[in-house]
Amino acid sequence: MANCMVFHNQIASIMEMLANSAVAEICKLVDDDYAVFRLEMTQSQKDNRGLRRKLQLLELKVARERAERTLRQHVVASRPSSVKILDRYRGMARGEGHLTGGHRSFVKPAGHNVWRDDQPIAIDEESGTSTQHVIVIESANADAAGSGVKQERNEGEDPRHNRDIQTGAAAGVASPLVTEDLANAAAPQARTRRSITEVSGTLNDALKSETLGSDPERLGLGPLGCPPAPGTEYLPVFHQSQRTVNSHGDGDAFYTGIDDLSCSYATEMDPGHISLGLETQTDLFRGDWNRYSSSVYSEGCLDKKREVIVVDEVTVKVEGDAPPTWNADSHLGDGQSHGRDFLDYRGSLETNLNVDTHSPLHVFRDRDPVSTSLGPFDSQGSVLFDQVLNSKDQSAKMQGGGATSGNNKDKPFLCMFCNKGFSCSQKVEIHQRIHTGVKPFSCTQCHMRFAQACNLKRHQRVHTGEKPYSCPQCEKRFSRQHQLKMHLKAHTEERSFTCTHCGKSFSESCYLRIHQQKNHSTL
DNA sequence: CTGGGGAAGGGGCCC
DNA sequence: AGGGCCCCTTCCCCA
Repeated sequence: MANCMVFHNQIASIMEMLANSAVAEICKLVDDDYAVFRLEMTQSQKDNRGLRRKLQLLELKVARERAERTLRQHVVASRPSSVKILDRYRGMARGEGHLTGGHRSFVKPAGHNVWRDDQPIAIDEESGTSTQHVIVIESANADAAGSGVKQERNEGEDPRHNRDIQTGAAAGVASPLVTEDLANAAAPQARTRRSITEVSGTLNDALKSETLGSDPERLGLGPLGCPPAPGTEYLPVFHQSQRTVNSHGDGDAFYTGIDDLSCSYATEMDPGHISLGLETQTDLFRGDWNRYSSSVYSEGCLDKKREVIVVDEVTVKVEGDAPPTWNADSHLGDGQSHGRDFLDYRGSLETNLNVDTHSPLHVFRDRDPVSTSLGPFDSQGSVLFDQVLNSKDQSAKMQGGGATSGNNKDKPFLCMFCNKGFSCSQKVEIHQRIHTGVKPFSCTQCHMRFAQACNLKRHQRVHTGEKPYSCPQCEKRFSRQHQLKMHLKAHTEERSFTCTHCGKSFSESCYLRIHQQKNHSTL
């Protein structure tokens, strides 16, 4: 028995030894594999670094070649491409361009929204010399964008003209002025170095924003962030043509503070009482759109020295090449009778002074309630804005509008969005609501909103059940004359809309269209 | 077909 | 007389 126990213990010890040796063997194998793996990883990382370095070199080479190529084109051209920005700006001011054509972005100073005289809109050339201007690509931004950081500093360049251009994917645009002086990219952004953010396409396409590194006072801003009125005539003004009244009555809604008054679409967003998105703060430039329209459009043409860019409820005046200043215009308390319908509406219908909460302007405000640096013209906001413009403009064109339509002497008042002409400023004001989504007239019973007072009035028949138009033949009643008219057509079997494919007749064009879509859509 | 919204043109009224 | 404003009407479109 004892021998058996001893034998058993010996077997157990042998088993333990074997197990230990096996574990040790396994650990050794794992360690060896791990070492090999680490070695391979290190090697791969080295390879990656080498490839990355090669890629950077290739990028630099490509950029340099592109820069040289562009520079050659630049020199060949009598006018530098950068001047096009100015020209376009002027063109837009004259209505030659419009905001729906893909160039609807203005260079909007984001910080204090002011351009200075020494701050040309475009990367302009001076005295015909080819590349006197310096484009400094902000290194941080460029790094973030993943694009190569390229910079050139020309000798003798006025540092005030330095500017930062974040070119994003289209860095090649600035290539003519590109060097590899990375050290300069970290230069302090003092003085008037500024950034021009190019959102998409070329630099000429969309200069979306510009930030200033200067304080507003030095830039000539007034205490409210606006340039002083004297000597700054025809400063561009963000303008709300609607006479809006702060419905809250406490006067706190539309003032966003001194720090950033310009271009402020930002107001409070009271869900229950959303105020119009374009109310603004300062009264320095109260000149409203109608006034501008009268003073400018009625003259038949724009003074070459004073040009106006009107962006819907926003009026921008550009004095020659002088830098525009972006400001908001307040009409709070404006005693003029513009927008009387709006006020009448308030008095009679006790409705909200609201715009559609889905208005793009509200989108902007929601995104940036303080409306500081970029406001509605930041990159994303611009996209939204553009989308709205496109959709609205398409609608306008469907309605027979569209750019340059009706732009004649009989219709001197032009929509700044689609350039459509109207006979009076009131019409333009109403029309432009389709671009801005401003709907000042809302129903008290269902909270629907309308851009036109008459449409609200018509709508309210839905609630009142008023049907003043009755059919003399069947006593059927209608709320609209047109409905009765169509109904009478049904009585008289008047079918003047005939399908050209099958000969079937319809009383209305829409029926014919539906019929053709259903039955002849393949034709 | 009916109901209803969007948008624009035209005319009248008032200042 | 002219401009601003309001209202009506009309057309287009959609559901």
